Amino acid sequence: MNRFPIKVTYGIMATIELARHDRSIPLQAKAIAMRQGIPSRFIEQILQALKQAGIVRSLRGPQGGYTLTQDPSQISLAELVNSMNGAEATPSSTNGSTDQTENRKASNTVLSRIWAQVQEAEQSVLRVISLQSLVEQHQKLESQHSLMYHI
Amino acid sequence: MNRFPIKVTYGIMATIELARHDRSIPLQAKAIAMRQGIPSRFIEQILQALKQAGIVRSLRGPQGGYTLTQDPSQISLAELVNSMNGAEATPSSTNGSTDQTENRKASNTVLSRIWAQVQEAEQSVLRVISLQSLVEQHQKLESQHSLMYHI
DNA sequence: ATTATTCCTATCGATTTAGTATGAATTAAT
DNA sequence: ATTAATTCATACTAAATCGATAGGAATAAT
Repeated sequence: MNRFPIKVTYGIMATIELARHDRSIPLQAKAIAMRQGIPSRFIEQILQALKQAGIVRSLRGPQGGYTLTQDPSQISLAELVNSMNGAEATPSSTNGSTDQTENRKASNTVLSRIWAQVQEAEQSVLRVISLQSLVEQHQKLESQHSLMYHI
Repeated sequence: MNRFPIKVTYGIMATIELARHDRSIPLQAKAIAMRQGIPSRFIEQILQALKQAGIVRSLRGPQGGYTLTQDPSQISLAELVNSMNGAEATPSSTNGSTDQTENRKASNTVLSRIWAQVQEAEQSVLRVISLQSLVEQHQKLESQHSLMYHI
């Protein structure tokens, strides 16, 4: 089961569509939404995030749409995932009351270190997976599945 | 920053307290809550999850409380984290409507595989960290901090 | 019997997630 | 120039999840 946040999921789906599409011709948000079964107004928002991260560029007006800025082999999953999580506002630390006991402070430090290790492990998995490889897997699955109906 | 769910965070804190405590004498939920600054009714729930997972045993009534079932060196962080996430009800697949396009099915499969890799990376980090090592780090941090006030 | 504790289950408020809605800005095509 | 197709910006909303709190039943030491 895929438990990435839906924004991440949709964002990756969108880039897969863009990678499969002629890179010299913009692909519209609506077309992406249709092909992957995503609400089209929602995918627009996600494409904005991808644009902010420099992963796609956009063209307005009729015949407008989105294109990848780089070759799919140069785009790592880490970039994709981070660009869609990254919109997290800094907690702003409105609560400056850091009046924790020494005991609890120590626990927090220990937990933060472990969290960092977990994060790094995740990133190192995502860094070595390219959008290109996702597209290849995707193609393979589609052709396998279409074969099933010909037996 | 530690971004484990608070249940996981508190659960680990609780087991650190239990590991630091004489293992032949039960430690009360209230005492754990006090020492780590956790709402005591909340830590009770979390201790239930740890009990279900077989990580702690409990004793009711006066002088009751919780003890670890194993030596801290035998308890991995993976066990702890999983026991507190594991309460996830199966989505029961009430929605049998799996009327997705082939395209989308392929995307879902690709994404699920990656998710599995990410999960495995996380688990492999957590499996090699023992509760014992957490306690040691915790002790070290406390003594370092207390030294700071003597300079 | 009394009291201290765990255990069970329900409820609740706040936050986050997932999605809609409205409309302005931009631009290609006519 | 006008129109139509598109992105862009912002606000709103419904539902789920998170982080607790609440009430009381069960158990056991004294």
